[in-house]
Amino acid sequence: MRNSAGGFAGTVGRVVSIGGRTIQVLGKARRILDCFSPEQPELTFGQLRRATGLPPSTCLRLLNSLLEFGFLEREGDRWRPGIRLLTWAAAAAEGMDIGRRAGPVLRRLRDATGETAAVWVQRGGVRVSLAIEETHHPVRRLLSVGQVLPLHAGSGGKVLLAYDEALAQRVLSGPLQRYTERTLVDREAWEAELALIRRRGYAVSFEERDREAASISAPVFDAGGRIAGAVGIAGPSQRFQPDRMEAWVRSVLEAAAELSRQLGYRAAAGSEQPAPAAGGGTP
Amino acid sequence: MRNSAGGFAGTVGRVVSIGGRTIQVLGKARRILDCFSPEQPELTFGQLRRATGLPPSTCLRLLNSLLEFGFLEREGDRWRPGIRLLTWAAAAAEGMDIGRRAGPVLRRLRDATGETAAVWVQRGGVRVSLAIEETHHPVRRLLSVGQVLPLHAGSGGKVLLAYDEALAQRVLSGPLQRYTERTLVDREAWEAELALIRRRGYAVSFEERDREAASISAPVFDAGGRIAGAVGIAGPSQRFQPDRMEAWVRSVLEAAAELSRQLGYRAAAGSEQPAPAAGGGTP
DNA sequence: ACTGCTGTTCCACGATGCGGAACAGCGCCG
DNA sequence: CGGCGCTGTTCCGCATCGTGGAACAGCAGT
Repeated sequence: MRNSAGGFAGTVGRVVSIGGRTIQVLGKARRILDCFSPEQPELTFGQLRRATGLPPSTCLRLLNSLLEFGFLEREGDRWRPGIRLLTWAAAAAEGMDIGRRAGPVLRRLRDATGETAAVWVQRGGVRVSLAIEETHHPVRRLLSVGQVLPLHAGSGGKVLLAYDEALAQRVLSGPLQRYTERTLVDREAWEAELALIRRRGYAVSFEERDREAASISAPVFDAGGRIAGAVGIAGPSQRFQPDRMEAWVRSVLEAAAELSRQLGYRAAAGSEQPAPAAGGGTP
Repeated sequence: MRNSAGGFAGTVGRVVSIGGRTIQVLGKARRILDCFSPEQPELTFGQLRRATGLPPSTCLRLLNSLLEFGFLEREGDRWRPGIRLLTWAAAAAEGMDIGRRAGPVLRRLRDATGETAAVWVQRGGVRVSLAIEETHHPVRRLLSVGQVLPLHAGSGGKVLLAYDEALAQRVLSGPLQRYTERTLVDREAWEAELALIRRRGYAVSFEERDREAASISAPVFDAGGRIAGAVGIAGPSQRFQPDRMEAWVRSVLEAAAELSRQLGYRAAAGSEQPAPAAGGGTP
């Protein structure tokens, strides 16, 4: 449990393969890889052994094998993910329609607003940033590609919930970690918030997850009318002032519409904002 | 063989674990993941089976297991690397000193020159881009993080060879693929080129790998005086004109010196350019 | 209907990875 | 100095786990 959102919790442990068994050693390999995070990118054997709960010999054999095959690297007594993962990750991002298309759209959004622009997708009950274009403002780095964040805090997460009823049900019925005073944790508040997001076609977050950050996000839909991800901007909350919001919201909505269009989504005729049935139905 | 440089060829197949055996299924898993590339980010079962040479049942079991654990994703009959790899890759980049420090230095280099700035490291006989800051020029994307390129073409590769004698020996004694008319393939030309690079402290490439691209790179040294990577700029060759080169070379050398300093390297006293003994000896 | 291709399931076999136990190297503390 | 607790590492016999051949299903093109 090192990622700030608790990892890809939704898929951990459940083995649901249809026909044959799953290869268990791959699960152990993943448990090892999941110990690493941008905050803890290097770990010792002991830390890994304790974090995974594997017997020493098994853990070491696994580590050596992962090392051999480039999943891990080793420097003295510190282990870290191997550089090969960068190459595979590049293919992963490229393999998703929304990831492949994100670059130019995000750059335009970043240049129009001046803020960091990002695309988020949902996986296993959390959201992951698929692409980022950073602001030119000289501030600390807020976001990075591959970052795992919760769905229940921040505009990107809220958008992903607002347009996926089953997901919202699942996520919001569990306990919701409170990150700041503004984090939404109350069930009724959520109902209202998600309805508002669906009505407006975008979400705003003001210090829900990070006490100093704000963001605006809008949904991206695929050819089937289902939500494929969220696109938005984020930055220091003091820059998200009322006088700018209207223009920024428009820019975010344009970026979302453009991405949706590229994914083959046909917006409902006569409507400016994409607003298909919540829950993923076809409009 | 899908990556333009033929993958991490140097480490494929050799099993050199000291004590126990290595877990072979992880090698098969890697063979599968290695089939994907930014150019071919989605593959069918049949393509994977042929590319890996695995028996159908073994291949499918592996694919299902990799799917189960998030290494892969599946959409209909297309398989692709899983988004989880992005998260691991972020930790991988963060885990390397040079990767962790690269961001601000690259941004400065990019802003000083206007061209795309990148950090390269060597792994298994090829080079991999660890970090990129893209130019603001509206041109096609030349480089991306995690990209695998050959060592024997392009300024970044040449720098990595020039300051690692053993590596140069190994790489240059094999066959060298010719990418353009300017690709260096002659043994004697290489001797001269590497000597020149060491004398100057930087390397220049003009359409050696890509008929329309040029680049300038300089070595980054770690605390032990060994080469840790290369930092440089790349762009359309028509922008790399003589009148700009002097200033750009200076910017690249400054970026390299700054990164080396951050890694704990102490430049030889009285020398402007870092120039330790070639081959990785302590200065 | 036949052929060739996809992707999938089944199953008995035995190689392969398992993990307990014992070991080695080090720093700490009494 | 000797003992203790902690690292990381090696060993080895057992049975578990992954293996891959074979057979199947679904489909497209002759």
